[in-house]
Amino acid sequence: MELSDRKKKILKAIIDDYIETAEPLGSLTVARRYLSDYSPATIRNEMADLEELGYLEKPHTSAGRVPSYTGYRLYVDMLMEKYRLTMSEMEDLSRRLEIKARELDGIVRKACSTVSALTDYTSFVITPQVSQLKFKNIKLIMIQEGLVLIVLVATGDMIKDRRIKAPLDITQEGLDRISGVITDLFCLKTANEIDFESVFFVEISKLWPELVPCLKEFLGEALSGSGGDVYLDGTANIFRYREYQDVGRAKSFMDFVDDEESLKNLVRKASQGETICEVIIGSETGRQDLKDCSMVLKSYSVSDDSKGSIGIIGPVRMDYARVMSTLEYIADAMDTIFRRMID
Amino acid sequence: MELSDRKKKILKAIIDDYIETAEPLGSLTVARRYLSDYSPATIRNEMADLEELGYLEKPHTSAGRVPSYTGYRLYVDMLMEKYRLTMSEMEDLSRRLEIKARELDGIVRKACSTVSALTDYTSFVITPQVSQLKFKNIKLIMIQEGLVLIVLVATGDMIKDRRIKAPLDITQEGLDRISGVITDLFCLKTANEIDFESVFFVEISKLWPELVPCLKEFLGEALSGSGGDVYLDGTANIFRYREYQDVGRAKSFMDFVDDEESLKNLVRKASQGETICEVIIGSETGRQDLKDCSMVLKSYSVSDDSKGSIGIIGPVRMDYARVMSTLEYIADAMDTIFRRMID
DNA sequence: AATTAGCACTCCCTACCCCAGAGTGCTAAT
DNA sequence: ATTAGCACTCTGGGGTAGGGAGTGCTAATT
Repeated sequence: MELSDRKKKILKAIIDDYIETAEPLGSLTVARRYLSDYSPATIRNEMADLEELGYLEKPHTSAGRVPSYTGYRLYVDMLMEKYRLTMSEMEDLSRRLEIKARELDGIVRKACSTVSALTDYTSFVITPQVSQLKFKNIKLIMIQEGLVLIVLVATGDMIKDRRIKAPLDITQEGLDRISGVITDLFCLKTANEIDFESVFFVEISKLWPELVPCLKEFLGEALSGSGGDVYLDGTANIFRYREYQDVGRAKSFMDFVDDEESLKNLVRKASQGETICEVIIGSETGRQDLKDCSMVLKSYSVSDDSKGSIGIIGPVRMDYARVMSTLEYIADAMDTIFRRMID
Repeated sequence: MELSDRKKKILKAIIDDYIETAEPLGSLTVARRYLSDYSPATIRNEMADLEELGYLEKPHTSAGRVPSYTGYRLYVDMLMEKYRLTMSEMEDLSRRLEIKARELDGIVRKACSTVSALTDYTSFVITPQVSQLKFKNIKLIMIQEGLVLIVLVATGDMIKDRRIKAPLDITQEGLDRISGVITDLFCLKTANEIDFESVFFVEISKLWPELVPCLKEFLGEALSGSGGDVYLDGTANIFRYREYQDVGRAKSFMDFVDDEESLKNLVRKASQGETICEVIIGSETGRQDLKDCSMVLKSYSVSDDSKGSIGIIGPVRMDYARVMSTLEYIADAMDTIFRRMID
């Protein structure tokens, strides 16, 4: 059933206002503040209808009305005006995101802190998770007499390293030869396709017995996948909002956010959409302890095949429009930064 | 002035109890619960003295007494019994700390989460900060046609990397030669001792013009130092304690903990001691917003010259004995893990 | 038929008060 | 030097009253 225009206007007004003030709205206030064309009584009747339809709720008999989760859902999907970042906001954002260090880690942290600073909510980033990497290249580097660093490059240009003792008589040239052969042998193989039985390794083991077992272990671990790291920022922001003046709620929020695994699970379950922001409102999270929270997620790509998520989590009464455009802008900025990194 | 034995006993009893219950203690309770040899009246008199001396405080006229900061200080320095981890606690701890991935990052995260899980306070780790690194070794690795990965090893065996486009006709052997020469030229130099004017670079620039400027920038950044990363865990633990049922306090705690810089500053200022735990009680932090918190810090070493800090932060009423021995044990465990990593 | 005015009713929130309980400090007795 | 006795103080919880905001219903108006 389609809502009348007037109902939509009223619902939008209530949600807009509630997002700002966290105060239940009465018919009088709505009329005065937003819709002076209609009398309070008219609005009162409409509000009763909207409650009937499940878009509004009454905290108690004689309070005003408050949006319900379905109300917010309708709002996000249809009612809300898309927020456009102003010029100065975009500049501010770009300035904050300017990174000197060109490390993935640093960029991600910065993006995270930028989002929380700009939205005043708690932000998080989850780095792309890769479950099975392929071998790309290996390099043995002499870092001092008898000590060698093994550097592995895997698909997605992930870098892993490990130290190992080496025979004293080995030279960098020798290491380079070994590196070359291993790279040729293993190129583009996964951990369990790798085979250490060739003649080459038998030979090597005579000169340098530690190498093969160490390599075996290292490659096994390094190629088994990684990522899925969680970064958080602005957890204290939750206290800005009335609904979390209550210690119990604040605690359950913190408990959730503190636990990387549960956050990762939730995000993984939710983030299907590619281009647009995912919005999860209140109990849509499916978790009892998060029924007072909403999340907004956006995915970003480090490379074609590896995607991470950036998002915010805050009260259900959230400035969705603003958050969504901020996240879209940031994710876009991250995408271009990462693309440039490969250039 | 030296306290009498009886005064010490009473003070210790009060602090021990207060740490557990967070409830002001009256003379009657002290007598009944800890010191039935003396009558409440005697204890009352002694408590009045202890208040006079500044070790106890009264929240109000007719409440019991509560330890003051100087009281806690005395307790930590002289009164408290050193806590010894039980066998099963040590086992639990070692089990949690068992790491599959042998990456610095992973170990540190794990140590952090272990501490907060075991102490029920908020824990943090700050990785060693190195302000000026020296060049040790460089290696150019072909990761695909026309794309090269530069891997730098610096003092402390820090690894940094960057991608760069390369001429299509270059081979891995060519890269190995270049790597060798650069390593010889720059070995053990700092960023500003490095000189790109030699004939070698002039020659190289003809074949591969992007390399020199890219290297310049990369080495500049990579050798300028790094570390000082902050990891946090168990922030939600603060809600376990009565004194943080108050939203205002919880907020200022979170605000502090959220801000990596302020945490780093405070830790840097405090952590001088090498062998033993540093304890900072209440206003000793010198920050108004942290006057209800205490910190305990312990340093750990990744290598001889680079030390990080691990610690916890919680209410002033903290189980110092337990926290200190946990931290000492963990720091010790980390030291041996890192030592083994080099072996 | 849709809108509006009027009005009685409901419920929360705050302020206020009162009192029991716990602990103190002082004095006098042991 | 220690202890018993006692009057005094202060907090925190429970109970209560009244103002305020908002509702739903009915009747009047457009």
